[in-house]
Amino acid sequence: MSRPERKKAARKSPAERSAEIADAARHVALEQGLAAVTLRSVATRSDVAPALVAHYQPNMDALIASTFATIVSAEIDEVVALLATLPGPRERLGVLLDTLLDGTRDDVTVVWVEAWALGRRNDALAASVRGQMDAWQEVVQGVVEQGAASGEFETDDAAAVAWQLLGMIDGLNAQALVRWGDAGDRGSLIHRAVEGMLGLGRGALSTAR
Amino acid sequence: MSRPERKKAARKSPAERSAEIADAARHVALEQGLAAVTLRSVATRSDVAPALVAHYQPNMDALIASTFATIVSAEIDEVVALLATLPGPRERLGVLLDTLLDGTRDDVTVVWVEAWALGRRNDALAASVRGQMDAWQEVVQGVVEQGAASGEFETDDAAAVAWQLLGMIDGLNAQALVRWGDAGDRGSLIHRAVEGMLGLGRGALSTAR
DNA sequence: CACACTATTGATCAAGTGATCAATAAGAAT
DNA sequence: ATTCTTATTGATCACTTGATCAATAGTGTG
Repeated sequence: MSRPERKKAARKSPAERSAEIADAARHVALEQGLAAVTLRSVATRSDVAPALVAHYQPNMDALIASTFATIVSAEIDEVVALLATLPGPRERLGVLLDTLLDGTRDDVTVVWVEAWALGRRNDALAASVRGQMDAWQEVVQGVVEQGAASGEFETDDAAAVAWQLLGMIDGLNAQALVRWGDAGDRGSLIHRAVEGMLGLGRGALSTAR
Repeated sequence: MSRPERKKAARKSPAERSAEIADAARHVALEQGLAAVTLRSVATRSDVAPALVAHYQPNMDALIASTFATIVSAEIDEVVALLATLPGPRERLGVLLDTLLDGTRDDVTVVWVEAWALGRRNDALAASVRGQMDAWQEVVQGVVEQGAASGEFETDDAAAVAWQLLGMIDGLNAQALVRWGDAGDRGSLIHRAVEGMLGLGRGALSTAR
């Protein structure tokens, strides 16, 4: 008896409608993955005809790409804000690792994994992926450089360390996505690993908090 | 002028034809990714009508899953054989890292990444992925345990270390896939990281070779 | 040689995708 | 109140996907 009847969408300003559609795409991506961001799924979610979604976007590849960018950059902003509240590089790095590996962002991890895969057939998305990876790298590199400057971290290539850290984080998260059975604690051992990379004593990151 | 004319496939034994189709699927997956393993692409590749591919497989999900398993388990066997030629755990671990991160297996990495993504909508594939991850983990855990037994590695949870290592490796490879521009050397820093995880001195893994 | 078995195929279906466009109607402007 | 602008839509197309099945044609057997 509950029919998803849709009379006709109220007329709204292009800016507002466009924002609504982008938001619907964001929700679909977080709930069902980037691959589920389709002309019709986004239309249904924003309670609008499929043609209207197409009307407000150059094409679906672009909507998928921008949806990815929106989701990831929001996460970056969130983490950056969190790091800003911490006193020093050691605390920042420790919290960075713990936060990104705490398992509460699996929806974003799914988006990442699907973006890697879909990016091979969607150039706009591939560009977005590279852009957001660079953005993340910049954040992490910043923390590493602070540590190197203060003498707490021992490294001569903060950029490489940042890439390495991101790769490790992404991999562990992607893995946990599949291994959901006994995922357990990603991120307990990683402290040791990172301490090794940066010439820190055992526990330097864990006890920092 | 060059028409891909196909008269009619020679009649072969079911076993042989089935193997041919599986092989065609393997090639398609390695060359264009798992997502390209489609009824028609595999049929074309094995020079056979699409219906025949369907005839020899319960469904495409199953073919994709078995193709994934074939590719990954072949890689595992290959690496296991390589490791068997080395004298001790330290050499084995070093070579393991270097081999998996040398960038010569990007085709397999693509298959992994797409498997993670497609596995969310293909249960058979998801099961295959978990199975192959377990197989990899077993191999790595074996090496770690050897090192722990001989006192070279310092750890009380070889299983967790193995998972951690695999996550790091997968992440770095997946990242390099996108970042192909300046991928450079994945795997130089990882030695330090792993040394940190296992309580080894700096360079213990690198100089082992 | 004739026959039975079965590997192989062409044709066809339903489902889902992105995309286009003329037609409609809501809301603003006069 | 009437006109005009344009946000919104239904209908429809082309394409790709997995899947089914009756019909065809090799191949070995009796």
